[in-house]
Amino acid sequence: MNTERRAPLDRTRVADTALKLLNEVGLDGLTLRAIAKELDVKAPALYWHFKDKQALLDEMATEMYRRMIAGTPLDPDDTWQERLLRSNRGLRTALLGYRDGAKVFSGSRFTGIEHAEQMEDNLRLFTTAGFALADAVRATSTTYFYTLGFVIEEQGVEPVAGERREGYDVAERARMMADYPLSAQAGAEIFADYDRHFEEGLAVVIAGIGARYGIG
Amino acid sequence: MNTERRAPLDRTRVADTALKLLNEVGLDGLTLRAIAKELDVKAPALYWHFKDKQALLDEMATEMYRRMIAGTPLDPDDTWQERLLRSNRGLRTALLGYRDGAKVFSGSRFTGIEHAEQMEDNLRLFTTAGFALADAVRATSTTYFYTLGFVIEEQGVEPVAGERREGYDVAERARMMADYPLSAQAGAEIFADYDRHFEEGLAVVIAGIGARYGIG
DNA sequence: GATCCTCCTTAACGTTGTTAAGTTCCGATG
DNA sequence: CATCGGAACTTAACAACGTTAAGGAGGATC
Repeated sequence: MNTERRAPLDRTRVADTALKLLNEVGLDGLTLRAIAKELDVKAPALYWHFKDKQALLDEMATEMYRRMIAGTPLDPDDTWQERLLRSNRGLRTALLGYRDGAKVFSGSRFTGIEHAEQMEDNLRLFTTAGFALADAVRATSTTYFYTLGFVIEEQGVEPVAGERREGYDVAERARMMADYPLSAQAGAEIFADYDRHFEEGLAVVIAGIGARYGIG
Repeated sequence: MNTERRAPLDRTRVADTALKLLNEVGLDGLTLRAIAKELDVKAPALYWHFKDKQALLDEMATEMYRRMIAGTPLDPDDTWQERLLRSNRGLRTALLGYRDGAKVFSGSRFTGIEHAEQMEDNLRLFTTAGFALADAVRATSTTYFYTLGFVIEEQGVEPVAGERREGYDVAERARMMADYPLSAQAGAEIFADYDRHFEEGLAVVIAGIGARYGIG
């Protein structure tokens, strides 16, 4: 008889396991029963640690953010441009690290205020660089919105790197759009080379911040 | 005995009704049974017109786009800046017109190629203004990503204009973030006055496009 | 040794998307 | 005119889902 007792769960271990599972089954397949099975537990046990599924998703988003921070070392001597580049590249990489990562992230709220530390750091860097606080918020927010929108669209086409969702064949799209030559030709520019296009758009936003707030 | 026969459904009427219902119950409450009841029909009847729920959501997104086009008259003599302003304001307004509008929109794909007409028009305007086609795509896409990200975050806080989701009290947030003065102060700049902030960010992106592609 | 709290299980509920099978009605065809 | 056939539904049912209620095992506490 096996009387070994499993160590009790905690929120972090549940969220970690759920994140791992998310990559295998996607957001639709991420059921409480599946998560519980992975933890060798029955589904209602999760309700001891989370008040409902959304609370678990919130913890997952928070954990995603923690890992992004950990995986994105920031240099205090960054210029504001470098900071925006680094942190938004880091954000995109973090979101792409999970199937439907952007959807999970954008549909949830942080469980604590840990993110305030990074926020404070960024705002300090921007104000020190000469931004008014309100402008610093606009600059970082606008860049964040761009990155979020980009990754949501990106993962809509490629749920996970290299694995393309059906109905996005560029050649067939061009055929259907024969009457719209520019749009047809644009297909290649829209549905390929996301890395380069992300960089391009990010550069545009950063250039706009410099131009708009007169800080170069 | 009432022998009057209801006119048979079609995809458009279903999508219209579903959109109206979306505003009342939100995406979570938008069940096939509820939609069917609104149409005076049983849920499985919808499967005659749509292969599954996602197909209905796709049609809803397409209809949202159609209404955006209809509600956003475009001037052929627009400068590219005016065009970006107009079309992205129109997009935001359209998405805000429905509860969870941005989520529905970003989670779906168009059912036809009607959107190609507007796309073609935009790309033509941009290339005529001196943009290379690839740059035109980058410019419009980057702006689109910004708008989409913005509205997703906006509707995460205010599902419908004036109705604020719980857990977003600015004063309490400031109290929690007492140790992070800039972040605490930034709250007012983050969670209020979305109209103005959208305009500000949009101006930033447009300025960036001008700066980056040397077309002013 | 009784009591309490933590952490989990068993059982169940109502809802959901979806499928299978059958029904009704209309228009075309013999 | 009768009959067929497809279009547009209904009825019934299914498995799966999030969630709740009730209870049980095990260790800590008095």
